[in-house]
Amino acid sequence: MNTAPRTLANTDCGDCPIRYRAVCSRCEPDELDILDSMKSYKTYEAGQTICWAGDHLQYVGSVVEGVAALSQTMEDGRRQMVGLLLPSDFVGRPGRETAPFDVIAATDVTLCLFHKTPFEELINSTPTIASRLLEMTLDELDAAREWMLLLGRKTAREKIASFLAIIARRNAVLQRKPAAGRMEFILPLSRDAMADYLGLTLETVSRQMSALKREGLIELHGKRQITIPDFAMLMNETGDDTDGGMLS
Amino acid sequence: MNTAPRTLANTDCGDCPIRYRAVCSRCEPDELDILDSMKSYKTYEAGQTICWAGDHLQYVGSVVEGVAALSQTMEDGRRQMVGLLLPSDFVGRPGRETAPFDVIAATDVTLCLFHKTPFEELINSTPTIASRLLEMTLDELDAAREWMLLLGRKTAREKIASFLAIIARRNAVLQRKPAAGRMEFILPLSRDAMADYLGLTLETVSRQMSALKREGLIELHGKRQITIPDFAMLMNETGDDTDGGMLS
DNA sequence: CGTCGGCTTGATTGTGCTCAACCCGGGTGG
DNA sequence: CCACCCGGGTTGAGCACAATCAAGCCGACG
Repeated sequence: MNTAPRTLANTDCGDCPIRYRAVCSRCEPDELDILDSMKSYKTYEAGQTICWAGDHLQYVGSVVEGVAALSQTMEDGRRQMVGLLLPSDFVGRPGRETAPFDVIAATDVTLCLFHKTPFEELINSTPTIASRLLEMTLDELDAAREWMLLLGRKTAREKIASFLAIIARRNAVLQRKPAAGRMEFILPLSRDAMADYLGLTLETVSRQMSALKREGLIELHGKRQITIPDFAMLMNETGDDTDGGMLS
Repeated sequence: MNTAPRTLANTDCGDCPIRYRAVCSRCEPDELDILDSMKSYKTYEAGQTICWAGDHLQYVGSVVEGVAALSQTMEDGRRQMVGLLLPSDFVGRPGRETAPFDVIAATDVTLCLFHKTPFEELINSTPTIASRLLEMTLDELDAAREWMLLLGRKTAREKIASFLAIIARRNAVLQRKPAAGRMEFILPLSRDAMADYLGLTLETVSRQMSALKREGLIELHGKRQITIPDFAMLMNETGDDTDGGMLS
């Protein structure tokens, strides 16, 4: 038995916090053994660039802890985030030689990495992994399309409210709580990164956050700690259907 | 031998115009036989709704001819296109019960359809189809992310120029011509649909089209027929890297 | 001939951007 | 210990670009 302090560097796949959602979630024990022998962990500090658009890809993998962002930059410096990678999300592209977008650590991030080529071979021989990857990619495509509605048609206020709702809801899922009533969480993004996510300037983000605070729709403790007194009230400001998934 | 006039309704998969790009592009003859026996063609007129968001999905398939659009509508009527489906693109979602978005025929459209359940089974037993579908989905995700940069950060002028460049380039691929120099094509979308694509109003679309025409970057013959005298000049207005994929 | 839909053009408004000053908390060095 | 700086954030004033409201054009079609 290993009595050393448990770090991610020696976590068994069976104990992995993202085991139930990641690309390996439908693997049988024997398949998991293969992945276990291929994997390595790597951590990045907040703000570090994990890879640049155009880089040759050697690895693919999953986000285990923390938040990473996919971003695109124009020559004149305008920047748009095009993907937000949360724990269990897949990073990299089997079948592509070079990265299409920058990947940046928004918070401290831990990745579970596989060499690309062996992983590609594994996909071809392991339908459980291939089908899970397809499912995850389709989910990401749906999310990207929701995001397009936000970018193309929502007002600054609606964008901020939508973003807060997304983060709050995701946080609730992780904590196995309902997304309703009073909710608290830590923003994983700076004002600047929020602006890149939402297609706004950081000044507009700041102003709209202040406005929501002034109106009592959110409470701010420090700069990152958020409380939503009433989730339904916030949802009213997102512009989305409120009656999407009624339960009771 | 069937001597009736050849219509799509009895086209053999081997003669299919999208054979080389569609989800079936890597199928062996025996796999193709299976698909051949499962498929049916259906046509829709321009403007018709192919399916509504929330509808139960019975079919999946490919666009054979014409152009379809995925759209999302907010309660107050704001609308954003979130996908543009061109010949060979895949329609529908294996593994989802209901459609997440409206699908609308932008022009007259012909689809090659398969019942969803048998197709899902086919995916699980046919890695050629599964891997091609994953590849296509990843390509679509990349396209969606380019689109997000356009929606979030580009000016109206850049949006229009980018859209024209996308359509021109796609058209060139279909005609196996280089995307350079003088190019001509028919716009597949109305001004209104362009506005939905680009996150603009139709007035702004119209104004920017007029501006590009006035400056000689495009020529308009009627409302839909476009000539680009010099593709490189138009590319300069898109805001994108001009030196992305140099050939010579 | 009149009407209708798709499109263009004009005048005005308003939202979010730009430029700029300032705040606040934390870390550093004299 | 205080002065200073630095990065991230907030707030303000003015402006510009695209939205809105409105009128008119053009070609198709009855």
